[in-house]
Amino acid sequence: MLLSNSCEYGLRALMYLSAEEQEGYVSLRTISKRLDISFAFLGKIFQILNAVGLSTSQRGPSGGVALARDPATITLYEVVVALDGEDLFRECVLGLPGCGERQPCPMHREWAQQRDQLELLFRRATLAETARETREQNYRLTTLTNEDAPE
Amino acid sequence: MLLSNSCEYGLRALMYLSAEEQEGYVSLRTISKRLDISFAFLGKIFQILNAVGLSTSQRGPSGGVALARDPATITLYEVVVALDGEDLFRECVLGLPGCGERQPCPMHREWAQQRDQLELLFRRATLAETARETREQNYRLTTLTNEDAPE
DNA sequence: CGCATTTCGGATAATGAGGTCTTATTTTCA
DNA sequence: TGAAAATAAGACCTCATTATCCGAAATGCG
Repeated sequence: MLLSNSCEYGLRALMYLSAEEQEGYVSLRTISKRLDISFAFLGKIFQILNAVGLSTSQRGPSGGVALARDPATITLYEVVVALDGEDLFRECVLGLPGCGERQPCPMHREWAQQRDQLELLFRRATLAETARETREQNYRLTTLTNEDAPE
Repeated sequence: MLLSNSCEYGLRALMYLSAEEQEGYVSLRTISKRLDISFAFLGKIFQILNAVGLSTSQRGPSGGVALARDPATITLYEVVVALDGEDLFRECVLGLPGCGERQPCPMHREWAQQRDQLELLFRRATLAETARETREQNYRLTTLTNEDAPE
């Protein structure tokens, strides 16, 4: 698996927040229901996202979570690193510590190139751009296969 | 992590076997020592590799494991699929089941392209080619950082 | 104030990957 | 035939991730 469950959940949740373009806070309960992610686990994930300053939260009625910064400035790379660390974009594909130009493993050159492209993919993508495309193209963030008609 | 520990170990072990170009069988003990991989765990991994027909084994003195086929016909892709399955090359980066052209997630198009490149990287590389480069360029398969002088 | 709503945070459980240990089985060779 | 060498295979342990549960703390509102 490329990304951990936590990271997949976190990305989807922030994309959802961004695509909603709703003023104020969105409750974890709402996100949990809409994206079919465990409520309690989502709480844990947002504790991390809050801690690194990607989101903020508000307790009490009409509380919830919200993006802490302009979504145009938040890259998916930031989110991945916050939740999974940067190993994916740094480590040897064979797990050899210290693998690099000086002491390369057999896959180093090709993997390093692939790794950089992967990093670029996540660095280029912002929450704002992702949200725009999601709204325009009706991309889905949920696990449901039927069209989710607004009630 | 892109590949599981098992998969990293399996790839390194098969690359080692191929690069050794030794007639007959190589004992797990030898591979374990040379690559600094747990002996018992390596045994488990070769049970899988034997089962799928990538390697064969022989018990008793002068026994061990060996490649079951011409290394020029064994791709790294085969090894990865045997040990980690093909999810990495098939699944949605956000973990959404059924994500595809029909019901894409926001990252689908870019990820699908990246995923295909990744698959190609592993499909193009054969054990024979990897072994040749490893011998010629003195690539390393071990975790040690000092040059391993032949005794 | 008092109550409902909501996140916070610690404790706890479940799961699977990673790793170890032990015994059985096969093979070679003296 | 017996001992040694080697893989096979099942049982078991460990740990991080994933997930759940519950009480505490904060917030808004009548």
